Amino acid sequence: MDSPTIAIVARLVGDRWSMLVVRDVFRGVRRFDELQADLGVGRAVLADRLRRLTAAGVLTKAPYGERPVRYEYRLSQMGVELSPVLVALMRWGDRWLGDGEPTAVLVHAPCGTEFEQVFWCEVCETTFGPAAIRSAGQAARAAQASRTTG
Amino acid sequence: MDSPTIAIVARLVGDRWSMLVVRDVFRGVRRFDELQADLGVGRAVLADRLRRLTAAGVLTKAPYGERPVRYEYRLSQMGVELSPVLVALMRWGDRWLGDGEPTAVLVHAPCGTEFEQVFWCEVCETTFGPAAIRSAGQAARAAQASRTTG
DNA sequence: CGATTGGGTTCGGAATTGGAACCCGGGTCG
DNA sequence: CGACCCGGGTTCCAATTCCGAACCCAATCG
Repeated sequence: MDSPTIAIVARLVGDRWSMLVVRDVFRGVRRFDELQADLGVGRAVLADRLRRLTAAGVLTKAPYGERPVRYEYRLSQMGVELSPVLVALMRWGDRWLGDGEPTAVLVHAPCGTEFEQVFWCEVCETTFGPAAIRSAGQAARAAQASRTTG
Repeated sequence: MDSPTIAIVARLVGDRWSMLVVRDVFRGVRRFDELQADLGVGRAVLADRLRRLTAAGVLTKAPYGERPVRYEYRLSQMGVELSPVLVALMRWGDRWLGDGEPTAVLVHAPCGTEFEQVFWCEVCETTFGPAAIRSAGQAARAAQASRTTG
Protein backbone atom coordinates (compact mmCIF):
# COMPACT_ATOMS: atom_id res chain seq x y z
CA MET A 1 0.00 0.00 0.00
CA ASP A 2 1.49 3.26 -0.97
CA SER A 3 -0.04 5.27 1.81
CA PRO A 4 -2.99 5.13 4.09
CA THR A 5 -4.14 8.48 2.86
CA ILE A 6 -6.91 7.44 0.57
CA ALA A 7 -8.08 4.97 3.11
CA ILE A 8 -8.44 7.79 5.59
CA VAL A 9 -10.34 9.71 2.98
CA ALA A 10 -12.53 6.71 2.49
CA ARG A 11 -13.14 6.56 6.19
CA LEU A 12 -14.02 10.20 6.24
CA VAL A 13 -16.20 10.55 3.23
CA GLY A 14 -16.78 6.92 2.42
CA ASP A 15 -20.25 6.66 3.69
CA ARG A 16 -23.61 7.42 2.29
CA TRP A 17 -23.98 10.83 3.80
CA SER A 18 -20.76 12.70 4.42
CA MET A 19 -20.25 13.58 0.81
CA LEU A 20 -23.84 14.66 0.45
CA VAL A 21 -23.56 16.81 3.53
CA VAL A 22 -20.49 18.50 2.16
CA ARG A 23 -22.17 19.00 -1.16
CA ASP A 24 -25.15 20.59 0.48
CA VAL A 25 -23.05 22.92 2.55
CA PHE A 26 -21.17 23.71 -0.61
CA ARG A 27 -24.47 24.61 -2.23
CA GLY A 28 -25.42 26.84 0.62
CA VAL A 29 -27.51 24.52 2.72
CA ARG A 30 -25.99 25.17 6.09
CA ARG A 31 -28.47 24.55 8.83
CA PHE A 32 -29.21 21.36 10.62
CA ASP A 33 -32.85 21.26 9.77
CA GLU A 34 -32.32 22.32 6.21
CA LEU A 35 -29.79 19.60 5.78
CA GLN A 36 -32.01 17.09 7.44
CA ALA A 37 -34.94 17.98 5.25
CA ASP A 38 -32.92 18.16 2.07
CA LEU A 39 -31.09 14.93 2.54
CA GLY A 40 -33.71 12.93 4.29
CA VAL A 41 -31.10 11.52 6.60
CA GLY A 42 -31.86 10.60 10.17
CA ARG A 43 -31.14 13.34 12.63
CA ALA A 44 -28.82 11.24 14.68
CA VAL A 45 -26.80 10.30 11.66
CA LEU A 46 -26.70 13.87 10.47
CA ALA A 47 -25.58 15.08 13.87
CA ASP A 48 -22.88 12.46 13.87
CA ARG A 49 -21.65 13.34 10.40
CA LEU A 50 -21.57 17.01 11.17
CA ARG A 51 -19.64 16.29 14.31
CA ARG A 52 -17.18 14.12 12.48
CA LEU A 53 -16.70 16.45 9.57
CA THR A 54 -16.25 19.32 11.98
CA ALA A 55 -13.78 17.37 14.07
CA ALA A 56 -11.90 16.44 10.93
CA GLY A 57 -11.73 20.09 9.99
CA VAL A 58 -13.82 19.89 6.86
CA LEU A 59 -16.63 21.95 8.29
CA THR A 60 -16.73 24.71 10.85
CA LYS A 61 -19.57 25.40 13.18
CA ALA A 62 -20.40 29.05 13.32
CA PRO A 63 -22.93 30.69 15.58
CA TYR A 64 -25.53 32.91 14.05
CA GLY A 65 -28.52 34.63 15.55
CA GLU A 66 -28.33 36.32 18.89
CA ARG A 67 -30.56 35.33 21.66
CA PRO A 68 -31.25 31.81 20.81
CA VAL A 69 -27.76 31.05 19.68
CA ARG A 70 -28.04 28.89 16.63
CA TYR A 71 -25.34 27.29 14.62
CA GLU A 72 -24.65 26.84 11.00
CA TYR A 73 -22.05 24.82 9.26
CA ARG A 74 -19.64 26.16 6.73
CA LEU A 75 -16.85 24.77 4.70
CA SER A 76 -13.40 25.34 6.06
CA GLN A 77 -10.55 25.84 3.65
CA MET A 78 -10.10 22.12 3.76
CA GLY A 79 -13.73 21.68 2.92
CA VAL A 80 -13.66 24.17 0.09
CA GLU A 81 -10.83 22.25 -1.41
CA LEU A 82 -12.96 19.18 -1.52
CA SER A 83 -14.88 20.83 -4.31
CA PRO A 84 -12.86 19.25 -7.08
CA VAL A 85 -14.05 15.93 -5.74
CA LEU A 86 -17.63 17.06 -5.60
CA VAL A 87 -17.50 18.58 -9.03
CA ALA A 88 -15.93 15.46 -10.47
CA LEU A 89 -18.51 13.31 -8.79
CA MET A 90 -21.40 15.43 -10.01
CA ARG A 91 -20.08 15.55 -13.52
CA TRP A 92 -19.53 11.87 -13.63
CA GLY A 93 -22.91 11.14 -12.19
CA ASP A 94 -24.60 13.49 -14.59
CA ARG A 95 -22.82 11.94 -17.50
CA TRP A 96 -23.30 8.30 -16.64
CA LEU A 97 -26.22 8.02 -14.34
CA GLY A 98 -28.01 11.22 -15.14
CA ASP A 99 -31.65 11.52 -15.90
CA GLY A 100 -30.92 14.40 -18.23
CA GLU A 101 -30.92 17.39 -16.00
CA PRO A 102 -27.62 18.12 -14.30
CA THR A 103 -27.29 17.97 -10.57
CA ALA A 104 -26.13 21.53 -10.26
CA VAL A 105 -24.90 24.18 -12.58
CA LEU A 106 -21.61 25.60 -11.49
CA VAL A 107 -20.11 28.68 -13.01
CA HIS A 108 -16.89 30.59 -13.03
CA ALA A 109 -17.63 33.42 -10.60
CA PRO A 110 -15.92 36.27 -12.48
CA CYS A 111 -17.66 35.67 -15.77
CA GLY A 112 -20.66 33.54 -14.88
CA THR A 113 -20.15 30.87 -17.46
CA GLU A 114 -20.09 27.16 -16.90
CA PHE A 115 -16.66 25.73 -16.66
CA GLU A 116 -14.92 22.46 -17.22
CA GLN A 117 -12.83 20.37 -14.94
CA VAL A 118 -9.71 19.17 -16.63
CA PHE A 119 -6.21 17.99 -16.15
CA TRP A 120 -3.66 20.59 -17.00
CA CYS A 121 -0.08 20.03 -18.00
CA GLU A 122 2.04 23.06 -17.40
CA VAL A 123 4.84 21.85 -19.58
CA CYS A 124 2.65 21.22 -22.59
CA GLU A 125 0.34 24.05 -21.68
CA THR A 126 -2.56 21.89 -22.58
CA THR A 127 -5.60 20.37 -21.01
CA PHE A 128 -6.37 16.72 -21.33
CA GLY A 129 -8.66 13.97 -20.14
CA PRO A 130 -8.39 10.68 -18.27
CA ALA A 131 -7.02 8.82 -21.24
CA ALA A 132 -3.74 10.69 -21.09
CA ILE A 133 -3.02 9.89 -17.49
CA ARG A 134 -0.24 7.55 -16.57
CA SER A 135 0.92 6.56 -13.19
CA ALA A 136 4.57 7.34 -12.72
CA GLY A 137 5.06 4.06 -10.94
CA GLN A 138 3.43 2.19 -13.75
CA ALA A 139 5.69 3.81 -16.28
CA ALA A 140 8.21 1.02 -16.34
CA ARG A 141 5.54 -1.59 -16.39
CA ALA A 142 5.09 -2.55 -19.99
CA ALA A 143 1.38 -2.62 -19.66
CA GLN A 144 -0.85 0.34 -19.10
CA ALA A 145 -1.90 -0.80 -22.52
CA SER A 146 -5.05 -2.47 -21.32
CA ARG A 147 -6.14 -0.15 -18.63
CA THR A 148 -9.45 0.15 -20.30
CA THR A 149 -11.60 -2.70 -21.38
CA GLY A 150 -10.01 -2.59 -24.78
CA MET B 1 -32.75 16.30 -3.52
CA ASP B 2 -32.60 18.00 -6.86
CA SER B 3 -31.92 14.89 -8.84
CA PRO B 4 -31.47 11.29 -7.90
CA THR B 5 -28.16 11.29 -9.64
CA ILE B 6 -25.90 12.14 -6.81
CA ALA B 7 -27.78 9.83 -4.55
CA ILE B 8 -27.05 7.00 -6.92
CA VAL B 9 -23.46 8.07 -6.97
CA ALA B 10 -23.46 8.08 -3.22
CA ARG B 11 -24.82 4.57 -3.19
CA LEU B 12 -22.18 3.51 -5.59
CA VAL B 13 -19.14 5.20 -4.21
CA GLY B 14 -20.44 6.16 -0.82
CA ASP B 15 -19.00 3.27 1.04
CA ARG B 16 -15.65 2.44 2.42
CA TRP B 17 -14.55 0.12 -0.31
CA SER B 18 -15.94 0.83 -3.74
CA MET B 19 -13.68 3.80 -4.32
CA LEU B 20 -10.68 1.92 -3.09
CA VAL B 21 -11.50 -0.95 -5.37
CA VAL B 22 -11.77 1.36 -8.34
CA ARG B 23 -8.55 3.04 -7.39
CA ASP B 24 -6.77 -0.27 -7.18
CA VAL B 25 -8.06 -1.42 -10.51
CA PHE B 26 -7.01 1.94 -11.88
CA ARG B 27 -3.54 1.27 -10.53
CA GLY B 28 -3.41 -2.11 -12.12
CA VAL B 29 -4.50 -4.32 -9.27
CA ARG B 30 -7.05 -6.38 -11.07
CA ARG B 31 -7.36 -9.76 -9.48
CA PHE B 32 -9.59 -10.81 -6.67
CA ASP B 33 -6.85 -12.02 -4.41
CA GLU B 34 -4.60 -9.10 -5.16
CA LEU B 35 -7.38 -6.74 -4.33
CA GLN B 36 -8.24 -8.63 -1.22
CA ALA B 37 -4.68 -8.62 -0.01
CA ASP B 38 -4.06 -5.03 -0.93
CA LEU B 39 -7.20 -3.62 0.59
CA GLY B 40 -7.61 -5.96 3.51
CA VAL B 41 -11.31 -6.07 2.89
CA GLY B 42 -13.35 -9.13 3.68
CA ARG B 43 -13.73 -11.47 0.74
CA ALA B 44 -17.47 -11.38 0.88
CA VAL B 45 -17.52 -7.62 0.85
CA LEU B 46 -15.03 -7.50 -1.96
CA ALA B 47 -17.03 -9.97 -3.99
CA ASP B 48 -20.12 -7.89 -3.40
CA ARG B 49 -18.45 -4.64 -4.40
CA LEU B 50 -17.01 -6.15 -7.52
CA ARG B 51 -20.39 -7.51 -8.41
CA ARG B 52 -22.04 -4.18 -7.86
CA LEU B 53 -19.45 -2.16 -9.67
CA THR B 54 -19.61 -4.59 -12.54
CA ALA B 55 -23.37 -4.49 -12.61
CA ALA B 56 -23.25 -0.72 -12.55
CA GLY B 57 -20.94 -0.76 -15.52
CA VAL B 58 -17.92 0.72 -13.82
CA LEU B 59 -15.88 -2.44 -14.05
CA THR B 60 -15.84 -5.26 -16.52
CA LYS B 61 -15.02 -8.83 -15.74
CA ALA B 62 -12.67 -10.32 -18.25
CA PRO B 63 -11.49 -13.89 -18.41
CA TYR B 64 -7.81 -14.52 -18.54
CA GLY B 65 -5.85 -17.73 -18.45
CA GLU B 66 -6.93 -20.71 -20.40
CA ARG B 67 -7.43 -23.93 -18.64
CA PRO B 68 -8.52 -22.79 -15.29
CA VAL B 69 -10.52 -19.85 -16.51
CA ARG B 70 -9.80 -16.98 -14.18
CA TYR B 71 -11.22 -13.54 -14.18
CA GLU B 72 -9.84 -10.11 -13.75
CA TYR B 73 -11.53 -6.79 -13.39
CA ARG B 74 -10.89 -3.81 -15.57
CA LEU B 75 -12.22 -0.34 -15.81
CA SER B 76 -14.87 0.26 -18.40
CA GLN B 77 -15.03 3.60 -20.13
CA MET B 78 -17.36 4.67 -17.38
CA GLY B 79 -14.81 3.57 -14.87
CA VAL B 80 -11.94 5.32 -16.57
CA GLU B 81 -13.91 8.50 -16.44
CA LEU B 82 -14.11 8.21 -12.72
CA SER B 83 -10.47 9.13 -12.64
CA PRO B 84 -11.09 12.83 -12.08
CA VAL B 85 -12.81 11.82 -8.89
CA LEU B 86 -9.98 9.59 -7.85
CA VAL B 87 -7.39 12.15 -8.69
CA ALA B 88 -9.25 14.82 -6.79
CA LEU B 89 -9.65 12.53 -3.84
CA MET B 90 -6.00 11.58 -3.81
CA ARG B 91 -4.84 15.14 -4.13
CA TRP B 92 -7.09 16.30 -1.38
CA GLY B 93 -6.11 13.48 0.87
CA ASP B 94 -2.44 14.04 0.22
CA ARG B 95 -2.77 17.70 0.94
CA TRP B 96 -4.89 17.51 4.04
CA LEU B 97 -4.52 14.12 5.54
CA GLY B 98 -1.24 13.04 4.04
CA ASP B 99 1.71 11.72 5.93
CA GLY B 100 4.04 13.44 3.54
CA GLU B 101 4.43 11.00 0.74
CA PRO B 102 1.81 11.27 -1.97
CA THR B 103 -0.53 8.41 -2.66
CA ALA B 104 0.52 8.09 -6.24
CA VAL B 105 2.36 10.16 -8.73
CA LEU B 106 0.36 10.68 -11.85
CA VAL B 107 1.83 12.12 -14.98
CA HIS B 108 0.73 13.40 -18.34
CA ALA B 109 1.42 10.45 -20.60
CA PRO B 110 2.81 12.31 -23.62
CA CYS B 111 5.41 14.28 -21.71
CA GLY B 112 5.78 12.43 -18.45
CA THR B 113 5.41 15.38 -16.15
CA GLU B 114 3.13 15.68 -13.21
CA PHE B 115 -0.01 17.53 -13.97
CA GLU B 116 -2.59 19.55 -12.15
CA GLN B 117 -6.27 19.16 -11.90
CA VAL B 118 -7.99 22.45 -12.39
CA PHE B 119 -11.16 24.15 -13.41
CA TRP B 120 -11.02 25.68 -16.82
CA CYS B 121 -13.12 28.51 -18.14
CA GLU B 122 -13.29 28.53 -21.89
CA VAL B 123 -14.56 32.05 -22.07
CA CYS B 124 -11.80 33.50 -19.96
CA GLU B 125 -9.31 30.96 -21.23
CA THR B 126 -8.02 30.59 -17.75
CA THR B 127 -7.65 27.98 -15.08
CA PHE B 128 -8.84 28.58 -11.57
CA GLY B 129 -9.41 26.98 -8.24
CA PRO B 130 -12.31 26.23 -5.92
CA ALA B 131 -12.55 29.77 -4.66
CA ALA B 132 -13.81 31.05 -7.99
CA ILE B 133 -16.69 28.63 -8.21
CA ARG B 134 -20.21 29.80 -7.80
CA SER B 135 -23.32 27.80 -8.06
CA ALA B 136 -25.57 29.22 -10.71
CA GLY B 137 -28.42 28.52 -8.38
CA GLN B 138 -26.93 30.43 -5.51
CA ALA B 139 -27.43 33.83 -7.03
CA ALA B 140 -31.09 33.20 -7.59
CA ARG B 141 -31.37 30.95 -4.63
CA ALA B 142 -34.21 32.80 -2.96
CA ALA B 143 -36.19 32.72 -6.16
CA GLN B 144 -35.70 29.05 -6.76
CA ALA B 145 -36.05 28.02 -3.15
CA SER B 146 -39.64 26.99 -3.61
CA ARG B 147 -38.83 25.13 -6.79
CA THR B 148 -36.14 23.01 -5.22
CA THR B 149 -38.20 22.05 -2.23
CA GLY B 150 -41.18 21.24 -4.37
C1' DC C 1 -49.37 29.31 29.34
C1' DG C 2 -48.92 26.34 25.26
C1' DA C 3 -47.14 25.79 20.68
C1' DT C 4 -43.30 26.06 17.66
C1' DT C 5 -38.51 26.11 16.04
C1' DG C 6 -33.66 24.93 16.01
C1' DG C 7 -30.63 21.59 17.38
C1' DG C 8 -29.89 17.87 19.01
C1' DT C 9 -29.88 12.81 22.03
C1' DT C 10 -31.63 8.07 23.10
C1' DC C 11 -33.22 3.71 21.84
C1' DG C 12 -34.15 -0.57 19.61
C1' DG C 13 -34.30 -3.04 15.40
C1' DA C 14 -32.31 -3.66 10.65
C1' DA C 15 -28.56 -3.73 7.59
C1' DT C 16 -23.41 -3.90 6.86
C1' DT C 17 -19.02 -5.24 8.04
C1' DG C 18 -15.15 -8.21 8.97
C1' DG C 19 -13.06 -12.70 10.01
C1' DA C 20 -12.67 -17.32 9.54
C1' DA C 21 -14.00 -21.42 7.63
C1' DC C 22 -15.57 -23.87 3.81
C1' DC C 23 -16.31 -25.09 -1.27
C1' DC C 24 -14.99 -25.98 -6.01
C1' DG C 25 -12.57 -26.72 -10.40
C1' DG C 26 -8.03 -27.01 -12.00
C1' DG C 27 -3.40 -27.77 -11.72
C1' DT C 28 1.20 -29.89 -9.75
C1' DC C 29 4.18 -32.62 -7.03
C1' DG C 30 5.76 -37.17 -5.87
C1' DC D 1 -3.37 -41.64 -7.77
C1' DG D 2 -3.66 -39.00 -3.76
C1' DA D 3 -2.20 -34.75 -1.18
C1' DC D 4 -1.79 -30.27 -1.53
C1' DC D 5 -1.84 -25.43 -3.55
C1' DC D 6 -4.30 -21.52 -6.13
C1' DG D 7 -7.70 -18.37 -7.77
C1' DG D 8 -12.19 -17.10 -6.92
C1' DG D 9 -15.46 -17.15 -4.53
C1' DT D 10 -19.71 -18.48 -0.64
C1' DT D 11 -21.49 -19.28 4.10
C1' DC D 12 -21.86 -18.32 8.78
C1' DC D 13 -21.44 -15.61 12.82
C1' DA D 14 -20.34 -11.85 15.97
C1' DA D 15 -19.62 -6.97 16.12
C1' DT D 16 -20.42 -2.66 14.26
C1' DT D 17 -22.97 0.84 12.07
C1' DC D 18 -27.23 2.71 10.30
C1' DC D 19 -31.62 4.43 10.46
C1' DG D 20 -36.38 5.93 11.96
C1' DA D 21 -39.08 7.31 15.57
C1' DA D 22 -39.56 9.25 19.75
C1' DC D 23 -37.92 12.15 23.15
C1' DC D 24 -35.40 16.33 25.30
C1' DC D 25 -34.25 21.16 25.98
C1' DA D 26 -33.87 26.17 25.59
C1' DA D 27 -35.80 30.19 23.62
C1' DT D 28 -39.12 32.76 21.36
C1' DC D 29 -43.97 33.72 19.67
C1' DG D 30 -48.72 34.64 20.54
